[in-house]
This record gives sequence, C-alpha cells and structure tokens, in this order.
Amino acid sequence: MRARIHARILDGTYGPGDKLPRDEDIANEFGCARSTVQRAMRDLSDSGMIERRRKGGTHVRFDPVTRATFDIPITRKEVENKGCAYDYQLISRSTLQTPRCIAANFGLPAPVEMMRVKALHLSDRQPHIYEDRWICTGTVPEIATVDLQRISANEWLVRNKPYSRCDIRFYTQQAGRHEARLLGIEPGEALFVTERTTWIGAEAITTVKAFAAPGYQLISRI
Amino acid sequence: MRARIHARILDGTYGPGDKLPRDEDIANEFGCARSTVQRAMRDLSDSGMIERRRKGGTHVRFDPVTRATFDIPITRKEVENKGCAYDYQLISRSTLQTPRCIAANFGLPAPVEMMRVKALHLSDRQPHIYEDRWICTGTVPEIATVDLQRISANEWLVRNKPYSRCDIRFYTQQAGRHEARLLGIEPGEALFVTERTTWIGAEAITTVKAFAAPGYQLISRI
DNA sequence: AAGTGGTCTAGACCACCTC
DNA sequence: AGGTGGTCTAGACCACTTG
Repeated sequence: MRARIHARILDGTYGPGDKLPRDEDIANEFGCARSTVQRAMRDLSDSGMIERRRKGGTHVRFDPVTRATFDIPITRKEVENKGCAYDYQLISRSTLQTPRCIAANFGLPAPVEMMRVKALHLSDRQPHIYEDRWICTGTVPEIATVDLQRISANEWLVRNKPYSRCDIRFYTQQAGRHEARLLGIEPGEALFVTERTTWIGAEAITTVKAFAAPGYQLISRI
Repeated sequence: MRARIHARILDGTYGPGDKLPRDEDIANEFGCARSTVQRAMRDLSDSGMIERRRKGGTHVRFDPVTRATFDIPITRKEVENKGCAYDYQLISRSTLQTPRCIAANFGLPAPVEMMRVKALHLSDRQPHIYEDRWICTGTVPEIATVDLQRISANEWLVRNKPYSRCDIRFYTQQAGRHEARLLGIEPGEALFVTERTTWIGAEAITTVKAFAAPGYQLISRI
C-alpha cells in the first residue's frame, strides 16, 4: 500500500513544485487509512523528495536533491573494519585559551579555556589520520582524568558524551610541512579534511580537524 | 511520550551492546501503545543508535556511529544558492565503447556503448566543477535528443531520470595538467572529487566524476 | 479561525528470522 | 515453530502556520 503511494509520485503523476492532495483525500482515493498515507509521506519527506508544512500542505520539492547518508564510525573501528591493524599515538595535550577562530566555531564571542589534543591514528603501522582537537573542559571536566595515551579522545567522547547537535564539513587541503611530516607524505599532497563540532544543548563539547592521508574515501550507497 | 523513550536510551540506562526489552514490554512499562514504541524505535534505528531484527530483538549498537546526511543539489542550484552567477560550458560529447573500468563501475563484465560528456560548471565566471560523465544510451536513449549546450546532463538527468540506486564516494586528488587547465588552477592543487553512479532497477543510468576546485566544501548539520 | 500535517491509541495481521 | 519487529486500520486529539 505504501509502495503504491511511493510509485505514484515517482512515476511523474506529480512533478517538481506540484501540490499534492491532502493526506485524507489520498487515503480515500487509495482506500487506505490516513496514517498509512502519513507514513508514506514521511518516508518521502525524509528522502528529500517532498516537503510538508502544516496548513501549507505537501509539495513535491521544486529543486530535487540527492540526499546521501554516511556513517562515520570511530576511527579505530573504521580501520579495523578494513581488516587493518589499528594503532594510536598521542602527540600532545595541553590546556589553554582557544584562539578566536576556534571559539568562533562554537559561536562563542570570546576565547575560553579548553584542552587541545593532537593525535595520530595508524592503519597497519602507516599514518592514517592526524587529528587536532579542542575539548571544552567546562562541559567535559572528566576529560582531565582520561588516559589519552590508551584511548583516543575520538573514541572516549563518542562512547561517553552524547551530543545534541553536530556540524560536519568536508573539504580538501594541500598538506603543509607539519601535516606532511606527521602523515609521512610529501608537502603538497591532497588531504581529505573533516571538521566536526559538537554541542550538548547550548554547551560546546569539542571541535576537531581530522586530516586523512591521500587515498581516504567516504562512501555511501542509497 | 516518544521523547521519554528516546531520553531513556540516551541517558545511559542501556549501554552499547545491551538488549532492550520487547516493544510490548516497553509499552506496558510506559503505559503507551506499542505503535508509539515502534515509532520511537524507528527513529533511533534511523539515527544509527540501535539495531532491530525480527525475532532477534532490539540492541543498542555496539559501535556507535555518527550518521550524517548531506543534500547534494543540482550544480546550478548549488551555485545560485550561494548567490553566485551560474554558467555552464559543454566541452565535448561523443558515443563510444566504455573502457573496462567504467563498465566495472556498473558491475558490468564487458564494455558497452555509452555517451561520454565532459562539461564545466562556472560560479561567477570562475571554473567551479569539471565533470566527466558516461551515460548509458541503452537505458537513456532520449539523451541523444537533449541539447546539452543549454542544459547540463547533471540537471537533465536529475529532473528526468529517477533512479533506484546510487553509489557515491568522495575523495581527494591532486590536479593533473588536464584538470588544472580546465579549472584554471595549478597542477598539484587539491581537488575534491565526487563519484556518483546510478541505476534504475538493474539498468545502469550514468556514472560521473566531478572535480571541484579548491575551496569546495560539503556541509551537514545534525 | 480554520485547515493541514503530526502524534497517539488499541488492536489485527503479516513477515521475517532465530532457535 | 514461535517470537519478534513491521505494516496497517479507524479513529481521536493536538500543534502549527498560513490566509
């Protein structure tokens, strides 16, 4: 039943920008319950095909988008899932005032005190990802007691600190001398950079810039 | 009600790997209908927090993942949404046998005839994305009659060819001479590469490699 | 103010998968 | 084969938002 409603929209009965009938009318037309229509519509809405607004009705999106979903695992798991041996090295940790640009990542007007953690993730003994992270000691005081030689901040945070909001951005950057040395590559090679910033409620948790060695791929199947 | 169930799992009552009670038991405990529980569980399942299997029950995922969704718009729209002027140039189109590696993208054992389309998308007159695309003329015969000088294959396909499956991968690559010349940059600069391959049912539609000029970012907010 | 989608109920039946 | 989650129904009430 739900499949029929899906098909009806996919098949071109309604085109980009068109308004669909109210759920109840569709339910009558198909001879099914309104909640069944609601369920189908929710799926289409999740997939980015339609947009719904109370009182405004349901419209086929005017500009179709491809909505892709990616699972970003803990770095250790990502390596192990490839069948590679995982290693991890803490490079440095220190507590200091953030530069203004890091505070800005969190939408904070002024610098605050945070812990800065630099670390290297290895895959089969080869440098894999270098991460440069700031952790808000105000929101996550426990971090002071965590043995970051043994467990990466990445893993500890994912396992222990739920977040309510997360900004992610991907882009590329040529390796500078610093990154090249740590990753064992030549300066100028193309790095895959992942920036992630998380909050719990309005409280900042962490922001991290992860530099992946060339060859890194992000994959999604829909 | 749904929020209470969400909270219950987030707050650590159940940890990674734990088995949750059956939906019906949870419903009794909370004094709500089973379908309400089912709905809450579905959300958690969609977000990657739990895994459900018929007869197997519901488990908190052992290895938490960050699940991010990205909207990938039509390139023209992506440029216009930034407030930039969009331009587009068809570089070449031809019909020929695919190399073996392109056929392999589709899981085809042998080369087939496809149309190859190279094109450049510009943002405020600056080269923005260079795409190198193969379109299956068997599945999409209409493409022969489309004026690809006026509308990009990207836009025409998204608007006219629904797909049932899509593989996407992102990675980086240093610009070669060819890409550098087209994008107006120096060889060696870091490109953001998007590879997309789509099917309708078992039929191949298109595969494309899009090279984005440095500065390109992919953004998601959760 | 009214019309639309969103949530919830109480119940039935189905489909899949593990045991 | 039985137990679990998945879909569906017919209905009620709620919440948002636009005209």
